[in-house]
Amino acid sequence: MEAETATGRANQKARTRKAIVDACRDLARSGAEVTMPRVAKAALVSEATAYRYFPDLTSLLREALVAVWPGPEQALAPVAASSDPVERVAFATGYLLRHVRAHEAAVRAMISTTITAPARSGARPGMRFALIDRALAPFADPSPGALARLKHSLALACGAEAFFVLTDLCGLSPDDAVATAVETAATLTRAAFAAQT
Amino acid sequence: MEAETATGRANQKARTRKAIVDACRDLARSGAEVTMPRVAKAALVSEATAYRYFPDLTSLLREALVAVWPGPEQALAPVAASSDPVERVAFATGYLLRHVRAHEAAVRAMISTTITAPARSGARPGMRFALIDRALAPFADPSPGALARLKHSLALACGAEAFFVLTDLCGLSPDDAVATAVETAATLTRAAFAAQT
DNA sequence: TCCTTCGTGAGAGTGCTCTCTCATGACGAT
DNA sequence: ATCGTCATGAGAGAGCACTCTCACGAAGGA
Repeated sequence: MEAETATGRANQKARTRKAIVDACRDLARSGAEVTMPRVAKAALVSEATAYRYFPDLTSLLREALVAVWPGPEQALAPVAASSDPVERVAFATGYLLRHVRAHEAAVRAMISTTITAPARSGARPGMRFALIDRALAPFADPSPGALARLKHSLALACGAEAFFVLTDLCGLSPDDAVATAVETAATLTRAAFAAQT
Repeated sequence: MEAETATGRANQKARTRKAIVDACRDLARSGAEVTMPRVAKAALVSEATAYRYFPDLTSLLREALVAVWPGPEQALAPVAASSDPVERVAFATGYLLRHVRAHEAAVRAMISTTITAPARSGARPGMRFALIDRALAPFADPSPGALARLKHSLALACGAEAFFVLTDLCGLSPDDAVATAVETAATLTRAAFAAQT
């Protein structure tokens, strides 16, 4: 308490914010259902205060998930040396989907609240885009616009929705779902780069 | 009322059920937000009665959407003569996504309630599977298991989630979203059938 | 030291999903 | 015509995502 007495008020706010995010992160990691009342209770904070710091549950979940998120460069470190777009994309997809799986309940809650309020979708982390961009960064456009189209296609396979479609609707096990999404992303990438060599 | 006086009680139930489904269908088509209280009010029925006929909103939406659904054979009639799997799948995908778009609010509501309760996902219509199966029915497995894998992959591109990912997250217009999903489905199909000719 | 500011808590309120109970009233069977 | 069954309505109630108001109390500036 002796170091930064600069603005006790600001420190207090920072502490409160951190407590909320931490509680949310812990809940998300525990697999329990993540709701605003639960987070607030775990953070020893009133629900009203939680809403003062985050306009909605999505924003809070976003911050909590991003806090655990290593970032695209670190995530793709194992394939940093690879110059094979298929390998890089496949790895990125597997990485993201395992992350989704590890925070399944939280991601489900986020989709549930944003799907009915598309305007709020901007509050979603958009990790897939950073990951896809990074995975494809070293490569030039095989043909004009092909890379942009590929990225859009990959957004369908490399995302939380893909995981839930494969598990909930197709009835796949989590492992099989990840494998299927990875294979799909690889196929799309292969096709995009094979089209015009 | 003279034809089937068989069981007035049964008729009454059928009428009530129809009123609920019709109200739900009209709401869904109008683009308005579909909620149980709204449907009940529009059907001149109490909310409790609506829940007596349908255990949850998803089941009701499912029945209302299926009622408008022409069925896979009729939907694919325009490409019935085609023996090109790519063309057939592309058409099916476009067809489904336009259907989703026409009932966007209803489909969003359905996803929102099922995403947090995966166990209830069985209540979803699963139109994509019927459509994909029908589109690929004429074709033999290019290689062992390839067709099954392709169907799983297509579930990612040929579904409501794909449409919402492309519009909400990628920021595409509805038209562009449909086009992108169609192209993605086509690419996946092409790849599956080209792998082993 | 006083006093203003501002972070916070508590609670009500809206609308939603869904469950349960109780009363009513119309219908079919006798 | 009467009686019992059963479809229905009305309402409470739990839990959720929010929104808003009001009052408390501590931190900071004068």
